[in-house]
Amino acid sequence: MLHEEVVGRIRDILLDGEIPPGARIPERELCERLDISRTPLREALKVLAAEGLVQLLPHRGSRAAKLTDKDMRDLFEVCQGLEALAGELACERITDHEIAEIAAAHAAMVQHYREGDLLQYYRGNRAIHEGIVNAAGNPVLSGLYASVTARIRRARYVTPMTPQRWAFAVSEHEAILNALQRRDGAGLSHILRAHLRHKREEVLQAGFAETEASELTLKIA
Amino acid sequence: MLHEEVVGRIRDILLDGEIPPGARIPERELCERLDISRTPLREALKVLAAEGLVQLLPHRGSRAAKLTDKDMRDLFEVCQGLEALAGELACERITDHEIAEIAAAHAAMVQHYREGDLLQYYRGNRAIHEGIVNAAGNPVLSGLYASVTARIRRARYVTPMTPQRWAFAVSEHEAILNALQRRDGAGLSHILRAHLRHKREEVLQAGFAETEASELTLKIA
DNA sequence: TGGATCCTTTTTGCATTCAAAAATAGAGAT
DNA sequence: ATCTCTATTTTTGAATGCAAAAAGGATCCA
Repeated sequence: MLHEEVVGRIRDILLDGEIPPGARIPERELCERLDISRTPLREALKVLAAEGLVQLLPHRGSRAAKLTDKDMRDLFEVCQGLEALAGELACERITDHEIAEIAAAHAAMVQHYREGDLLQYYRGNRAIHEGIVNAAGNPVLSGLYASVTARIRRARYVTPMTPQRWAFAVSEHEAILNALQRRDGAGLSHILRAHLRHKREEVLQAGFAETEASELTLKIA
Repeated sequence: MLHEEVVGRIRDILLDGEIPPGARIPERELCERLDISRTPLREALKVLAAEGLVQLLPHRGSRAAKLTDKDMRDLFEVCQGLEALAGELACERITDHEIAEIAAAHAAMVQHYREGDLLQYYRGNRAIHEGIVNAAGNPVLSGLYASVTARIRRARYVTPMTPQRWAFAVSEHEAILNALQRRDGAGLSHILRAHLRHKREEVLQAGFAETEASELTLKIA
């Protein structure tokens, strides 16, 4: 197994919440599961720590990073900035073909919305945002965006979705697609910012605070 | 020596150009020099590869990453976006004390400009930009900014500086400080964007292309 | 019963080792 | 001499081994 694949596998395990935030990462178990020795596993953990998904405690091993409300706010703030930038650049550079692809993804997402399939909706949602970012034609930007969104992903999916919010989000996406089709960079940038600000408020309002079991115990006691 | 320190030391070696872009990274030598074994060294290299400073070639070791003109453009583009965002946020959050600190750094930088001390000027320049970014109060943003600027750093310092360009850059910095003092987020954001756009043009115009010795040889032959 | 101290076990971090892959050098053929 | 094929050396990537540190218990005392 290649180094990047190991990193990817562990990243998925963390993002799926299989190892909950704050929990210790069991080196031995992961080694057995991925059928690798500790050396490549630890290399991957250091990389993930640099990405902010893993917290390394000297002589105390590694834990799945725990996000505070502040962390979440910061991540959304940066994400807004990156998407806004991507929106502007995408409007300058996007091809008709790419627009068509995003329009198709949008249509599919709306269909999932109508069917009430939240999981598929989120998947489509993500494809659209990623599509826009990639249409900016800037791999550095795409990379940073991927790293930032990875860290917020769990929160996005966990936050409860009300019918009103959902309908509004879809209407925002209509506006996003529209601005993109008109290649209105400033407009797209503005809508994306608002869209993410709304999402952030949802997430924070839902009281997203990744608290660890042991800490909870401590606070109660 | 702590893991982060190893990463830092190697990063410095790369940024100082001690291992030139494209050159193989001599594991054995670095091990001896840092007095560590290959295990922690390789962990650090994987982290730096994730940061984009090192290129890993399967079964062929690691090389100092080489930046193409496109890479440089992309990095500047993202850097612009990050600084613009930071400028807006900083204006909302910066304290009088922080403004005073940046004003002091600015004064010092202008003094270095008058003295014609380019190195010290760059140092002050960097302190100002970092000060603004940090004043945004968003560690995620600061982290991404640090990572992006690290990769451009060498180019910035290598590019020749004409008296005209230098004078203009200083005047831009006057405007930057002014906007910050007025807490004019939109204005600051706009000036920072222009400032970086100019810098990028300088760098790219200077024909910054990190070409490897062996490649040169190949091209000549 | 509660708590402090010491000892055992486990885990961590790094050095070392080992097999496989790549680079290098050398011999032979043209 | 140059090219090619093979044998040797070097380097890489990963597993194992080892010392130090931390966690987990047991014992002793109040």
